Amino acid sequence: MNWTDERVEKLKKLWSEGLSASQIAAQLGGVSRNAVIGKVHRLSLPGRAKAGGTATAARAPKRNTSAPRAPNYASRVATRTVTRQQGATMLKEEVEIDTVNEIEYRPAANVVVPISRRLGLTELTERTCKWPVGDPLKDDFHFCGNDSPDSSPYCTYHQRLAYQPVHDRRRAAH
DNA sequence: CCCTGATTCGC
DNA sequence: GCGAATCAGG
Repeated sequence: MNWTDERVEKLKKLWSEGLSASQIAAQLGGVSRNAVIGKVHRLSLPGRAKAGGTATAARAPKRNTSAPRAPNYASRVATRTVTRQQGATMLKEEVEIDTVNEIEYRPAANVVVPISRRLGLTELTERTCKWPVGDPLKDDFHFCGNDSPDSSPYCTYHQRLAYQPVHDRRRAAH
């Protein structure tokens, strides 16, 4: 696998978005995380603020609040990215929207919604959240990817959504 | 043990 | 230029 202009551009983009080297490697395919890191250095791209720091901290930067996301599963469910201040950090959250009934399923105010790690399919492991985000037919489709404790398929936040019946959610919203 | 980026150096 | 091996760390 060689570094075509296209792949270099994608590398730059994902690196600037704060994805980790291994995440970028998996999304590019055909390269190791070492290869990604090596390329980053050769391109003289800015390194991470703190070596070995959590990807979350490096990724937390200022985000625009508006800009609704592209529709999700074409018809019924969409997600919208919004930001919220939580202590010193900005959280980016995917808010679900029922496009038919125009209901927004917002997390409770006291719930800390983790920033998605945006993992690709090949990056998922036994302990990463497999909650899908976005349109599977589009390039930015990814999975939540945050830690899923006790071998659950979802992180603690998405567990709540996953096992909550739709009609209950709607009733709660009304 | 899971993960992170940084560096070195043979290729 | 490339990236595996290694280092240093959370």
